Formats: sequence, structure tokens, C-alpha cells
Amino acid sequence: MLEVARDLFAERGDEVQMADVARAAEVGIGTVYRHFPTRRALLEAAAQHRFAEILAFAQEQCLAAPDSGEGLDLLLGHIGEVLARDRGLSGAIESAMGSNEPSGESRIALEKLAGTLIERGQAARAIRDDATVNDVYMIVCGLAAVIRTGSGDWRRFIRLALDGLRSVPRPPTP
Amino acid sequence: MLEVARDLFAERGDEVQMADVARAAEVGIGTVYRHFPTRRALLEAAAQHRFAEILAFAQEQCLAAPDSGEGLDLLLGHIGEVLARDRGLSGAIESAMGSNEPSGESRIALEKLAGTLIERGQAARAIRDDATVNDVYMIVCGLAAVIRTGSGDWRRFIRLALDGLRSVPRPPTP
Amino acid sequence: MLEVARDLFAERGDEVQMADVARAAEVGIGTVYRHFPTRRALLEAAAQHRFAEILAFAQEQCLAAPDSGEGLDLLLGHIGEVLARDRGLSGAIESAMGSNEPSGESRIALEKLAGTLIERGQAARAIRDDATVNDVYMIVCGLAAVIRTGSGDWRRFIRLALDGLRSVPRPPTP
Amino acid sequence: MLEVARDLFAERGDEVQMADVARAAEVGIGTVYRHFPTRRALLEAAAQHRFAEILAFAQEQCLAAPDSGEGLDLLLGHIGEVLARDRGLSGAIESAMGSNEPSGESRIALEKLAGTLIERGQAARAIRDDATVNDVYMIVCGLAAVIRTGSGDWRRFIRLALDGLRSVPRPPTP
DNA sequence: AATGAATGAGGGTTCATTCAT
DNA sequence: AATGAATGAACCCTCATTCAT
Repeated sequence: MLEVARDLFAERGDEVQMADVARAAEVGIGTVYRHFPTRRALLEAAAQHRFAEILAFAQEQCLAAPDSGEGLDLLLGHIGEVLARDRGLSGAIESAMGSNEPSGESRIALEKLAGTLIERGQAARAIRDDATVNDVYMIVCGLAAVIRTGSGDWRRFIRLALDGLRSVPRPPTP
Repeated sequence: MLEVARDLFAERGDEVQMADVARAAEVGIGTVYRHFPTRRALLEAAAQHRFAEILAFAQEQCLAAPDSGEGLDLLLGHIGEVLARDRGLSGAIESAMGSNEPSGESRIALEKLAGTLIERGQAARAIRDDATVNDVYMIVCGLAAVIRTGSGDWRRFIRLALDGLRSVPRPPTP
Repeated sequence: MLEVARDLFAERGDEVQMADVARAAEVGIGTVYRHFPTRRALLEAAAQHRFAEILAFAQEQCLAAPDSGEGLDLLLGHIGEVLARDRGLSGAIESAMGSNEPSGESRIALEKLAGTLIERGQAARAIRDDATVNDVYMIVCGLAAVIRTGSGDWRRFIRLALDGLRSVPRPPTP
Repeated sequence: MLEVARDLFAERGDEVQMADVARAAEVGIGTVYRHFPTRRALLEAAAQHRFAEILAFAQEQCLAAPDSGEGLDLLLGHIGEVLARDRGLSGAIESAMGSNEPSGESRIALEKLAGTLIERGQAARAIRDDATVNDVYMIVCGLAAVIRTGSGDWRRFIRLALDGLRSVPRPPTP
């Protein structure tokens, strides 16, 4: 049912109603509410689900990347693909929760992973020394927006962001 | 009245109702509808208004920047400040329109301006050769998301993005 | 509209829905909510309305009763008639508010009136010395229940209650 | 299970749900429905149960009262105590059944008992000659309301009512 | 007999929009 | 032009009841 809901939101975004989910899942609306006591809870679960999926991939693939500078490329690329596939979902989540950030265990695992990738990149001189996990968060947040609104080629956005993350920091223009 | 509406949306975001606007503007709700036939139209106007403000500043300040590489810094910095000031507005606009992009004349003028700044930067070797106006759009889109959701320090985001835009392009990781 | 609602509740009790009220009043349901932001608020208003009516009668008629012992008879008799006329209303009010007691100004005025009637009765040796306004409240509460559930002849109930109130108090059976 | 349900209703009144009963009884909800095909049926059974308890006490204690005038005092006092203990139950019953009156055998037994007590009282000149079982019903109905809504000191209510029942009837004020 | 997941008919409430005055 | 009362389509959520296991 969560899958059905996720697909529905992915397709039609925030305008999906609980009754739509019930219909698509071929259950009564009460059943939807039995599993998710609130529309918000359903969206939260869908968000978790998506994060878990991303995380699974990331832990499997990104950490295995041979060249230690490529991990973040892979991670962001995968995130982009998932977000692009479930386009409408991001919007629905954001308008229900106010943001797209993960929470709970996913968040912790994701932060740990990103931290590792950053460190590796830094060791390989492929990531600037002052880069932090928070930078990655912001980039993902921006990426989500670029994809959601279709404001341009998101792969290009990733490339720019990574180039920014790679470049040697310079003192801010005064 | 537009100003009042803009302030209201800036403060409370998408939850602002037409009746709230009327009350704040001290007019009847019918009058609001006389000026803006639809909630969406009002939001559109508020968006335009904001863009016009940004544009005015940009044309005045950014083009006047002595060092030809600094124009974009100034532009993005100003956009960030305006978006941060009117935090709620972006969300309201996006959930009504699907994106935050300008349209109409503002868009044309803004594109022209951005194009000029990019060209100057390129001439000064401060902006990579393959940079386009669309890159700037995406960065602004990302910036808006970072600010709206409060996912991190948006000034840092700008710095990263600009560093990405400054860096010498390299072939995408295959 | 309040009148319409009151009649409807009087007739069908707690099962009346907001949509029924709207239909009966020949307005949209939104209009009902414009006047009474909540079902409970509507019921509260109906209760007030009824109390005001009772109060108006009481102040006009009961205080004018020539024989100073008759005031309470008249008051309770009138209350009984009103409650019997609006049978269903009491139940609806009680299940929404938990009790049928008046509140606000009505309560104060009603208490003052009852106090006066009791004092007069006592002066005329027609009401026992230890009688209080609270006794009257309880009797009215009981009367309302008798009428609401149709458990017997409410006029008889009043007579019994008044006889209890008239009788010379004796020490409680130990 | 009936006991569990009764306690639950006593505590939380009409807001108790069938699922709550099941949980409290540590059985499945289906089992509750096996025993009581309807919420109303469950409430009916709880009401019966309560009446049976009252009846048992009454037959044991009240009929044994030495002074023949005291029986009703004892009966009403006990009813009051039970109703006060199971406060919420009365409300739940009333909103499901429309009244709190007993039915079936309990009713018959109770009426017989009350009749006996009245007759004894009359023989002892402690109860007015025109008193009937119905008077007692109404008083109990009123008592239940006084207790349920907490509108005052219910022991006082009983005393007043009994004084009313004791007093010599006079012609109604014309 | 016991279970508890599934059901779905409501019911209360909101709010963008209309239109008579 | 201005007003604001009226509108009613939506929408979220509840809970008594059913029924396959």
C-alpha cells in the first residue's frame, strides 16, 4: 500500500487525496487510515521509504567506488534519479512537512555515509578541505528543487555543485 | 494592497487566506478580487513585484560593479537577502504556481542582465566558459529552496555555487 | 436561522446535522458556519436563546405574582412548558455541552430571580427556610431529565418538588 | 467482559468505543460483537447489570428496614451511590437508549419493590396517600440527571424529593 | 469460538469564489 | 467601484460493524 501511495504521489503530487490512495490500493479508505493515521503520516512514511531506498543503494554502490573521489558523484546522481522518477512526491512531502530532509535513523545513516565520502574525497584531494555534510544537504535540497520545478538540467546542476565542492576555497569576495 | 499581501505571505506563507489579505489591507474581500481575480493571480503579482524589486537593484548595483567578476556575487547575494526576508512567500508561490521562476518582462530583463554578468565574468576569466543563464536559474532555484526550508547557511550555498561556476570545467565523470 | 436551528433540534434532537440546519434555513452550509463557527457554538446559542426566553417570561410574570408563594410554581411551570415544547433540544445540548445549565449573564439573572422568589416564599412561610437557589437548579435539572426522557408526568414532578421545598425541614434520617 | 465494559463506560462515558472495550477486556473486537451484537446491546446489558445490582441490594436491605418509613430513603440513597460511582455510564446509556429506565424483569421486580415500600410508608403515614411508583421513577430519573451533570448535592436532592413525597398533598395552586 | 484487518457511510469544517446591494 | 454575506464543493478523519481466516 505504501508503494501504491508513493507511486500515486510521485505522479500527481500534493493533489492526491486519501480516497485516491484507497482506490488505487483497492482497499477501503478506513484501511488506509488504519495503517497511516494521518495524511501527513502517510507522506512521512513515503519519504522514509524513499530515503531508505536511496540509502540502500548508496551504501552498496558509493562506498564501493574505486576512485575515492567519485563517491559523491554517484550518490548525488542516484538521488537525482530517484527524485526525478518520483517527481510529484517531493512537492507533496514538502508541503506537508515543510522540508524534504530525512529524519530518524535514515538521517543518521545518511550523514555518516556522506561524511565518509567527503573524507575520502578530501584524502584524495578531490574535495575541498572545508566541505561538510551540511554542504551536501544544501546541495541535495537545491537539487530537489531543481528537479521538482523542472527549472533546468539537473545533471548539470550536480556537476556545478560538485565542481564547487571540488574547487579550492578562496576567501569570500569582500 | 499588493504590498500588504506580499508582507502577509512573506510572514505566514501559503496558509494566508484571501480574507486575511482583505483584512490586512483594510478593504472588503470583494475589492481584493476586483484587483486580483484569483488567489493565484495575487500570488503571481506578488512574485512579479518581488522580481521587479530584485531587478531594479540588480540593474543599478550589479552592472556597476567595478571588478567584472563580482557581478554575480552581488546579484545572488541580493536575491538571497530578499528571499530570506520574504521567506513564506516563496513557498506560497511555489505551491500555487509550481515554481518560482519569473515570467514576462521581468524574465527577459533578468535573463539579459544575467547574460551580461556572465559574459563579463567570462571575459575576466572569473566564470567558466560553458556557463549559461540557465545555470544561474538553477542556482537561484536551489538557493530559494535552501532558504525556504532553512536547510543550511544560504550564503555558504552561494559561495559553493559560485565556486562551481568559476571552476574550469572538466569532462563529466564517465 | 437560530430559530430554525432551534426548532430542528427541538424536533429531532442530537441527530440533526449542520447540513440539515442549512437546508432547513434555506442557506448554504457555509452560511451556518459563518454565524456559528462550530456545531457546539450553534447549540450553545440555541441554549442561550431558550434561557433568554424563559428569563423574559419569568421576570415579567413570576415577579408579578400576587401571592408571594406562587412565584416558583409559575417559574417551574413555564420552564417545563418550554422544555416540553423543545424536547429534543435539551438532549442535543446536553450531549454537546455535558449539561443544560445556563452560563454568562442569563445565569446571573436567573439566579437573582430565583433568589428573590425563594425569599418571598420564605417570608410568606411557603418555602422552607433552608431552601437555596441550588435546590432550584437541581429541581430544574431533574425536571429537564423527566421531560427529555418522558419518564412521567412532569407537572406532577414539579408538584412533588415544590411540596418538598415547602415542607418543614426535618433532620435527615440517620 | 460486561464488568470491564461497565467500568470503562463508568469512567469515560459515551466516548468509549467498541475497540476500547475489546482492548480493556483483552479480547478481540470480534469477540465483543459475538457477545453483544451491537454497541447498543452492550450498553443495554450494562444497564441491566447495574439494575440487577441495585435490585439485589434493595431486596436485601430495604425490605428489611425496621421502621417502615425508611425503605425509600435507603433505596434512593443506594441508587444515588451506584449512579455516582458509575457516573459516565448513565450518560452513555441515555444517549444510546434515550432514557435510563430499566426494562424486562428488572423493571417488574423493581416496580414491585417500590410498590411495597410505598405501601408500607403509607401504612405508617410516612408517605403521602397519592404517591405512586411512577413518582419514584421520576425522582430516580431526576436524580440520575443531577448526578450525571453534577448540578448539585444529590443527597440534598433526595431529601427534598422525599420530603415532597412525605408531605400531605394539597390541592394544586389554582 | 476467537480474531482483528477491512470497510465505508457519514460528519464536521474550510476557504476560494460569487453576486446582490 | 466597493462590500461582505452567502455559497458549496472538497477534504480529512471516525468508528460501528462485518467477515475471511
